[in-house]
Amino acid sequence: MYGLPVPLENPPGSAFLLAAVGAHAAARFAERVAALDLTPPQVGLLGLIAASPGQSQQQVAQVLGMPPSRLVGLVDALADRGLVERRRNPDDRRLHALHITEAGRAVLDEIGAVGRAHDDALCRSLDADERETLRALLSRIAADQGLRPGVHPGYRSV
Amino acid sequence: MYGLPVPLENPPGSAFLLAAVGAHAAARFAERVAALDLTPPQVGLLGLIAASPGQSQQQVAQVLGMPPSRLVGLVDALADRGLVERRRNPDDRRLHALHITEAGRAVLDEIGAVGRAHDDALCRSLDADERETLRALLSRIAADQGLRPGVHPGYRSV
DNA sequence: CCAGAACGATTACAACTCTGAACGATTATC
DNA sequence: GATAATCGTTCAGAGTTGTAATCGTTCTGG
Repeated sequence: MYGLPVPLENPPGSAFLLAAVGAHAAARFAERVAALDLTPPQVGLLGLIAASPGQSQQQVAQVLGMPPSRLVGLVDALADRGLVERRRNPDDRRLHALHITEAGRAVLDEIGAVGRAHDDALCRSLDADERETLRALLSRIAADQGLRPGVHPGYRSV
Repeated sequence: MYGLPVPLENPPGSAFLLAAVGAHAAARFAERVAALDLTPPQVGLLGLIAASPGQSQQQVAQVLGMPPSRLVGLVDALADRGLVERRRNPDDRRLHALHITEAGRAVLDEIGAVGRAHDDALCRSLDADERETLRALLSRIAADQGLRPGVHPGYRSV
């Protein structure tokens, strides 16, 4: 989706600050995972498959809020690199159950380190208490706004 | 840029929460301004022209961090609706100085109301003190991360 | 048991946006 | 006065995303 270049007022409201800092955080994270030859959607998909393995692509697509046709390319990229595998469900051979591989789990560990470094770099101007305060406030907003915990709303539709 | 669908860990770090809530805020704001037949980039451009009129398109493009060729279409859309006008600089007739019109200022007022409503809706679960705390923390991060105050980093390049 | 509808995954196609180079017009430099 | 540089614009190419058609599989009703 689009970004908002400039604020409407001075000082900028919380919503504008949130969008700006959030976009910055996303961009920096994208830079970091690019060093692992991954895009943020691939990272998110890998994490979701690891968190709840065996789901069908349609289920995953609905959770992420993206059209199933788009998931195909993402899964292809991860499967070609051996990080994920599609297993046909013997009971219903239409479904492709998604599972993470050992290599995928190893990459996920690297991603975890990258994520922690990213988090530290972003919040380096805040002390531990302030970080916790920020997390609490953001979590409250997320819950109030109906964001499913842990799912990034960067994919519209649904 | 991309969004990150799912977090790497539980509980999600501040960076992930920021990206998620920020994307949500941007998406909701886009919905609101769509009712005015505007896109967020158009809104940002209109606000910037109002805040510092008379600038050339190249200057504006550099401030927003987007290629000048992209600005053309944005300015066209606003100029076609009479919200903005290009004035040739008599001293240097290569430059198109951008100015906001009366109609543009009226639309900007509507945008301001939309923005305040958006802000209130987003932060409705926070009281006044908490909103101020959130704004202070986000401002600190933005300053530390080198975000020019008031400019949304949603346009890479530069 | 069989024909047709329903469903999951994939592919194909079209619409859209963005980027980068090329182009006329104008101005600065030597 | 000729050449280079600048500004705005245009154009073509690449990349991305959503919709619709396709293929194999499974469910449903007679």
